[in-house]
Amino acid sequence: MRIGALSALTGLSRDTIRFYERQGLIASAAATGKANTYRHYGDDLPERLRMITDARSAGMSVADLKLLLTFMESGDPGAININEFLDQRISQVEDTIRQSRKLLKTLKLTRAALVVPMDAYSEDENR
Amino acid sequence: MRIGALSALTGLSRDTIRFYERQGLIASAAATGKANTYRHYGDDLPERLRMITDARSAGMSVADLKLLLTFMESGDPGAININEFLDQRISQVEDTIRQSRKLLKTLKLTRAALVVPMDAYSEDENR
DNA sequence: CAAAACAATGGAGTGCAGTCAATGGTTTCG
DNA sequence: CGAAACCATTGACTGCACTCCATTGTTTTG
Repeated sequence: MRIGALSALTGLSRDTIRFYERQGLIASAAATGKANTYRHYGDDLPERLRMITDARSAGMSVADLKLLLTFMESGDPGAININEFLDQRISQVEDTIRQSRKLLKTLKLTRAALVVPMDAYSEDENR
Repeated sequence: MRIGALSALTGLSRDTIRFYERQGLIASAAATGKANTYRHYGDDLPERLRMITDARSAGMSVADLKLLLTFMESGDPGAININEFLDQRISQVEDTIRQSRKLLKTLKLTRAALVVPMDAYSEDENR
């Protein structure tokens, strides 16, 4: 598929997709048959981009994501210590989860303190 | 306490603390008695800053954090719809948790696939 | 009290992750 | 075919969240 379709499927802008490609998170093939100018993406790209956006919103940087994806595909750790790298990412994500839960608790308490008075108010209004 | 002590307690740089103060996330009092120039922070500030860093690493922006903290203190929703605001923040954090868990699974699987061959390798080396 | 340590301010600079705009090709469709 | 829709590239630009620097003032301490 071409970039517009992929953009529609994933909700990412064309620019963001091209940006991820420049950063090496995804790859495209030159379209065959036609003039060699449009990017062509395989059917696995939507899923791959969903994995990327998940990882991004879990706090993983584009650079780290590239290391991870490269390794997941080639099995080649490149210049880094892959065990150490993975362990660090894992505890980083575990921290994110821990801290998100704490924040969630605070947000829900704050919201709960709000529900009762607001309900009472709207009941008043309907009387 | 002064900014240096607070910095040591929280692990945040002085600059970051002053930045958060400029953004209205925290407040300081002018020191009493001495020349009116150093910030003085109350004993609740370490805890407050820990809450702030938690929220930050859960993906909440400084601007949103300011809205939240202001409301939590004054009970005044200001110009925003506080119910809607809280609901949006809550589902945003829930998303972060969901996506973090997905990423965590991927990371752990990747790491698990690594453990066995590496163990075998180090056993080889010790033989 | 002098030096060292600490702090304030203002403003410039950095890194990250996109986002936008201009210009010019390519496809598709009525 | 020709207009509309789609795509490419380059490079500048933006917003966020800090971070650094230079200068100047304050406190602490040996």
